[in-house]
This record gives sequence, structure tokens and C-alpha cells, in this order.
Amino acid sequence: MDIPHANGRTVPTGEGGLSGPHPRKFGHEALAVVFQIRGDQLCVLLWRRALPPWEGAWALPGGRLGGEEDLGASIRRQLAQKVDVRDLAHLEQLETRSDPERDPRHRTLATAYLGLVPADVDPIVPEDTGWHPTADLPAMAFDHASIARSGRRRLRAKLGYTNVGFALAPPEFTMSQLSGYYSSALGHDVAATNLRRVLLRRGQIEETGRSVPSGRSGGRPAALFRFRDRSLQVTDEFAVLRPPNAP
Amino acid sequence: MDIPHANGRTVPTGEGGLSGPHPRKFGHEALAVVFQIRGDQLCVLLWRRALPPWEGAWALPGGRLGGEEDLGASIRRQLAQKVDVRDLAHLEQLETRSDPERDPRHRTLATAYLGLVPADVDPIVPEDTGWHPTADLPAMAFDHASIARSGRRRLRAKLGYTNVGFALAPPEFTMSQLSGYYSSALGHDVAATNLRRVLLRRGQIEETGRSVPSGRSGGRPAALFRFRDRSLQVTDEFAVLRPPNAP
DNA sequence: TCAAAAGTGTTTGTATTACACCCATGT
DNA sequence: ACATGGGTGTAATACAAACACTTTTGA
Repeated sequence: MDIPHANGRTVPTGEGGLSGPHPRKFGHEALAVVFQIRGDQLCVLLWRRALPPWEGAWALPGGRLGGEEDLGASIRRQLAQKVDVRDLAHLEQLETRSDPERDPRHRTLATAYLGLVPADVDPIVPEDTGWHPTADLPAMAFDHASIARSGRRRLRAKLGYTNVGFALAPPEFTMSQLSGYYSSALGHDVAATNLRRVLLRRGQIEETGRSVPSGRSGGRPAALFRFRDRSLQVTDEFAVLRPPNAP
Repeated sequence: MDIPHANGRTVPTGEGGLSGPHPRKFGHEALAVVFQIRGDQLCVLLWRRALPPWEGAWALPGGRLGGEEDLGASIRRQLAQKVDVRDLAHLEQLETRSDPERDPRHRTLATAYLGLVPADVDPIVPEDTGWHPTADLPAMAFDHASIARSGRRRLRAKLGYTNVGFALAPPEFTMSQLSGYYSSALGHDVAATNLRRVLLRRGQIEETGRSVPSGRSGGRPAALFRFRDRSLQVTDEFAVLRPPNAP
């Protein structure tokens, strides 16, 4: 494949190492870190393993990649088939784990995805599957705990400079609801009054024109908002090192 | 593996789809988008394919994952062995491509990495390998052109909120050199005077105390700076949606 | 002394948080 | 009326781009 070179290097033959008669093959699985705001907690969907290794431990949903599908299609399929989750408002690739020892049975690579389910749906998940607050994760199988933390880090970062909020919120919402979602996801208070102005200025949200009546305890009726886009948009290019002004 | 359920769903058996007797296997390769500032251009390292498919087209360096190594080790090994690049100041995972049709020969997944070589080294690369300005990429094999663009997007974003600059610059540099690197990488002018203050305020760089004599054309001698950290640090948490003040 | 390059001071614009105050509704 | 949220106005802060000015050197 590679030809040893006089000076100790090797020289590529230009076939990218992939056309040998017996390319090495590996198992490959897709995993999902699926988040939903439930109550006032950011929760992740986990299922309990029935068999060793890690019998009884919680694991991220997912499984083997099929022969005719790409990883995105695979994780959508598995979430639908295995845990009956079909309501992902957003799905993006997170990272690929490749430690040879991560699965003691076979060499298996895992590509993790970040999925988001809006707060207004409640998928019926199987018996051995449940939503766990990310603030207090249980013991988890394999390297899944660190993958889950990595998913939360990504979500938190993207809430600051994209419109991912659309995937946590229902189609229409009041600003206090939305600030609740943001607070739960970020893990700190987010003032509704400022959130409103930030998202309006950035053009992420708009008023629907309707409002919800106030509850029994009174109070002014809250206006209903919606996200303008329901696909991921970067709305806040970094303030720093931006191109100089046009003229 | 999955047990069909009365309502049409399937129920997981808890073994993560991975303990069947014949798990499906795939080829897996690691690819690298290696950048270096050369002259005043951000360049990417490519090699020319000698064999079909895509014979004669330029491709990202990389190749098959070995049985005992993880992806990061694999791409480091291949860069060292195949193109004699051992001077990566930074390496991070980019993304995994899984389109079943991306390689017409076998089903092959590819995990791409972003690698950075400081401007002061000049690795001797093989005959069929070369540095290409990212502003004008040649025709490329497979999905490699889109991977290269994705790498550049990542680098540009990270220059704004991390200290990745350390991996483009030599150990010591003047501010005008550094602003040149930033300008080349970002594709727009970066004023040395403001860059200096931004990076100093963020604590990314510090003065070495030494300076370089001015050239034949005169001018004040330039102070030498260095990056305080030579590993990736996020120095600018997003200004938005940050936690409320402590007291 | 003059040109060239580096570095400092200062102004301006803008994004964002904090907080006081006003508005609409139910009891 | 008044309590209870929702919503607006406004000040304070911070960051960074722009640009004029000063400093240090070589010829």
C-alpha cells in the first residue's frame, strides 16, 4: 500500500489506502443525545440496558448503521422504531468516538447526534426508556455520559448565536414560557424582558398578533410569538474580527 | 433484534443493536484538512490521486483507520507517514461523512479532522503533494471539496472566540505578522492595532520583552509577542445570554 | 531631517444587561 | 382598589472598530 522511501518516509500510491483487496472494516453505530425541556429541567432521553456489558446501566438510544442509509437517516430511523420519537425539530451531528476500547465486545465506532424535541409534545416512549435531567445524570454505559455532556455543551453554545430555540419551544409561545426554556437549557436565569429584545433585534422571533388570556391570578395577557425560521440559522456572527465596513 | 410491537412500533432489546452474531461492518477512513498560511494565502494540503476513481484529481490526505488506533492517532500517523507532516500545532475533529454513495468502490465512512501547521515550518512533502490556496481550490475527488470548505468555516469561526491563532503563528511574532496571518485566514483585513488590544485584553498573547530590529527601510522596531497558551482555549464566552452578575 | 513602521489615545457605534416604571387583566 | 404578571423606557456597561497622533528607528 505504502512504499517505504529511502529517507524513511513512505510515499502514497494515490489510492487513499482504500483499494486494497481486504480493507479493514469496523462496526459503526449512530447514537443520539435527544433533549427536551420537561417541567423546568433540560432532560435527555435514555434507555436501560437489559444485557451485559453494562447491564442495567442507562445508555443513549441508537444502534447499528444500516447498509443503505447515511448516519442521519439511521439515527432518525432508530429513534422512530426503537423509542417512538418522531418529533425531532432539529438534528445535527455532534462527534465520532473511536477509542478501540470503548466497546469491550467488538471494535465499534459511534457517531453521536444532537436531537431536540419541542416542549409541547410528549412522545410515548417504551417502558425501559425515560427522560433524565441533565443536571443529575445517572451512571451511564460506555462513553455515553461524556457524549451527553458534550451534547449539552453544544446546545448551550448554540443558544447564544443561533436560533436553535425554535427546536425547544412549541410553535407559539409567550415570552415568559420561552425564557423558561432558555433558563432550563442554559442552567441560569434568563430575563424575559431582555430575551425578547435580543431575539427581536436579531429577527429570530415575531409576534403572531394573538395573545393568551391571563390566568386566575390576573395579570396582563401575554402576547404570542413564533420563530420566523424553523431551521437552524446563525443569527449572530461574532462581534469580533468582523470584516471592515464596506465603504 | 427489534421485536415488532402490537401498535406497530418495535421495542429495543437493550443490547444497543450491537451484540448480534454478525454485526454489519464498514470501511472507515480518516481525512485531514491541514491548513498553513503560506505567503499571504491560507493553503490546504492536498495530494494527487494516481488511480481511479478520480484519477488525477486532488484529494485530502488520509486513509484507512487501523485496528489498534483511534481516529486522532490514525490521522496523525498517516500525515507523518504519507506526507511527512509532523508539525501540527492543533488537531480537532471536524465531522463524519456517511453518504453510501460517497465512494463508488466500497461503503466507506470518513471522519475529517482540522489540522493546523504554524507558518514558520515548511514540511517537505512528497512530489505528488502540494499546498493549494483555499481561495481557489482545484477540482477535488469524492466529497473532499466540501469537507475542505467546512474546515475553513470552522477555522474562521474559531479565530473569533478562541486562541487558535497560536497554531497558525510561529512561537514568537510581531503584531504585523500576526495580523497578516489573521487576514489571510479570515479573508479580510485585520488591523494590527486593534488585534493587539483584543488579544491582550483576552489574555491570549503577551509580550516576550524582546523586539526585532527594523529593516533597511527604517521604522520602529516591533515588539515580539507569544501566545500564553499553546492549546485550545475558549477566551470569549458569548456576550449574550450570559449568567447574571454574581451579587 | 524625513520616511517608514510600530504603538497609544480617543472617539464613536452598538450590543446587552439591569432596573425602574407603566399597562392590562382578574378578583 | 389592588395584586399579578406582561411590557416599555432608559441608564450603565462593555467591547471593538476607526482614526489621529506619537514614538522609534534607518537612510
